[in-house]
Amino acid sequence: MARKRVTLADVALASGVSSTTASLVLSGRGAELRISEAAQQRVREVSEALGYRPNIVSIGLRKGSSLAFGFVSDTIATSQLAGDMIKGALEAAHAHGFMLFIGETEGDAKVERRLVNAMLDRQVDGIILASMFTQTRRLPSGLDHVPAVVLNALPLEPHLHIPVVVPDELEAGKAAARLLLEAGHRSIHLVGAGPGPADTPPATVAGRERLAGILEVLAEAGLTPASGHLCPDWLPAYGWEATRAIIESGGAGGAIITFNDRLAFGAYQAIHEAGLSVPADMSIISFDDYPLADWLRPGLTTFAIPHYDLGRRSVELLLEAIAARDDGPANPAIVHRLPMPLRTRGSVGPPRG
Amino acid sequence: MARKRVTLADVALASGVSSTTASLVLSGRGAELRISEAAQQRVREVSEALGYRPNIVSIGLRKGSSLAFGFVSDTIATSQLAGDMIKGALEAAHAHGFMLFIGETEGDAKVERRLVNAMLDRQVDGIILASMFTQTRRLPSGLDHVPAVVLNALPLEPHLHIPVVVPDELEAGKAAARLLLEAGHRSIHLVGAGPGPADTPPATVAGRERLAGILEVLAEAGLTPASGHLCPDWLPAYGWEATRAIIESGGAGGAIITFNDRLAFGAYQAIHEAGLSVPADMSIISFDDYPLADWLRPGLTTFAIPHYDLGRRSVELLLEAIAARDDGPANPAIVHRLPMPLRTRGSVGPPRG
DNA sequence: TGGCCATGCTAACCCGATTTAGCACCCCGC
DNA sequence: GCGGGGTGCTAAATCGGGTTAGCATGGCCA
Repeated sequence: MARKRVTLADVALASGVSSTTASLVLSGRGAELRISEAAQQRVREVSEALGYRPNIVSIGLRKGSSLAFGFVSDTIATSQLAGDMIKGALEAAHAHGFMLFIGETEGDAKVERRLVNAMLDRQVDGIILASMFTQTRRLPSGLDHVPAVVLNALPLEPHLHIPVVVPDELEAGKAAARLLLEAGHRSIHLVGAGPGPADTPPATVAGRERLAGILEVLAEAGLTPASGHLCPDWLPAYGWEATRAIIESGGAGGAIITFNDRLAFGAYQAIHEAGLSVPADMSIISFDDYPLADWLRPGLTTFAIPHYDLGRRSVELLLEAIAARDDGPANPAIVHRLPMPLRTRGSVGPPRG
Repeated sequence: MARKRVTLADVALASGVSSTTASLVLSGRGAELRISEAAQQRVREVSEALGYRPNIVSIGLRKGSSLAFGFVSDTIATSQLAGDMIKGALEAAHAHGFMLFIGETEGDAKVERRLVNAMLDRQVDGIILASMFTQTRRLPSGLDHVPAVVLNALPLEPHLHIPVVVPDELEAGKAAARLLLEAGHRSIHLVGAGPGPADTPPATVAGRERLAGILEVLAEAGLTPASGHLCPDWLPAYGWEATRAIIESGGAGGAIITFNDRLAFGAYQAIHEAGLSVPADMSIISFDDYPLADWLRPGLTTFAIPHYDLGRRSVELLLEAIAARDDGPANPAIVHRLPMPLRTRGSVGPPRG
């Protein structure tokens, strides 16, 4: 174990040049600094033969950069979706030679501070503050010295140089309502929020914005929701409960907008248990695009959270900030809203009768 | 942006001592090296006041370590489960002051090599090679210089110093069969593999071992499976199909072992569509403990893959290897099998009639 | 008065790269 | 034969810490 790595000095020695020369050649500045073609050739061959790889830690010390970003999330284990966000960030980072440090805070601001510090101690070139749960948040200190991006959350006090990347929930809410209206529905029930604009779970921007979009489009059509069901949590059991209530009060034949796919799953269960079927008796449209949505029978029509794109975009913003650091001004604190693509499956049909 | 960080030299200057002294004091070797209590006090106060934090990149250069591990996975976005594995690794690492670099290979050996190299270039103190898909694998080169662990996969050519961490699938298979036998079942159908010991999907150790465990216990009871259904993939649609076949050939009243929870989901759908119910008409037991298992009605009884523990254990093995590096011998290439805990929900009952 | 020891600290080198400043050599022209 | 300029390379500083070897000072004892 631990046979020593080949260093630049080894390459230089074996090529009969100074390490300065070796460095210049290998960084492509050989011609510029007038190193003879013969010497360049030799250095490159020796480097290749010895399997030389530069020590990035050393470069990091010299340049104050580490070719790494920090990705700090409140949770990474809730769902596949978090994984997709990381995947997007990872691929964008790797494509530019950057690595990603991952950290999980579980929503604890103290843990977050510790992680951000640990990453700054490792000279990361940027930090992504991601959220899966919480949708509005405070920012930790220490982010003045390094590019940062807030991902899938809105900062309570917007920071001058920290851009934000979020899904366009408002637009998706509008699209959901439009889609049901176009299918001919007039009786539209909401499960997870509503019926009023203030009936939204606390601390989730997603709920508030989806609801606002839905209500706006319904209002344009001269409608209000047939009913609204605020749930303690967006889990199948509550979707089941709310849907039973809808059916018992004669809502069958209409449509349901569930505020996420787990609620929709509960809705399917209630509809099937009542001897009804989707979409013949009830149409359902939802948000998130959990893997589940594709497994249900019929498949669930839903607006996907663009997790992969969110992750990618956040890294790209860091890269832009780095590129701009030297000359241009820093990132403006723009809120980037990424579209939520519709996954059309089989859960929406015309109203019954 | 980028006001300079406080360095050790800054602290030394402000305390009126040399940086050597400051270093000794802050690393706790002050008393040992006979620095006066007054000087120590001063250094500590100044350090605190200036908010000094040591630059880990610098320490890494000197010591050849980076207080970071690499976590290279074939995929991190398949499911929540991958996230749990990372979470376990993350928590164990953070508890010991280590960070985690994450990488995703998508099963491509070339990408894996690149990632492993990129991590070695950053002087990681250990590497975890994790799998979600593939269950047997080759090892990349370059792992002779640094502690490594294989996670959730079996190496094709066991390496002398690389331990392996996997779930104990064989034991879980046995326990599943035992549980159904104890509930009184004699007619046991397999969905996902079987009926013979060779009827297993290629390249999955999980399938082979679960099956072996099941067959062993059934054989001890003088039984063979009532039927076996090898599926192209372990997805709901195939579970649905196989279960329909079981019901059509008069299997209702018996029990099903599905080889994972997604197959079980399909089985539930088929059973409900046939107007039957779980567990009155059919008992189901499964493996994985997807979140789904808890959402089904009734809840699915299943053996959980101990993802969190797997992640934790792999980091602990790296820490042990580091601790042993100086004196003791390297890690032996032991295969660590972690138990798969049973999640008892409502899907298993006595046979009908 | 000189030697010895304890006390309290620091100079200087090291890790592995990048980068600045500059040196030695040769050729050419006057 | 001496200055000027181009060519080809290198010494040395630097990043921010850790570490080794050793240097002043003062007190005590013979």
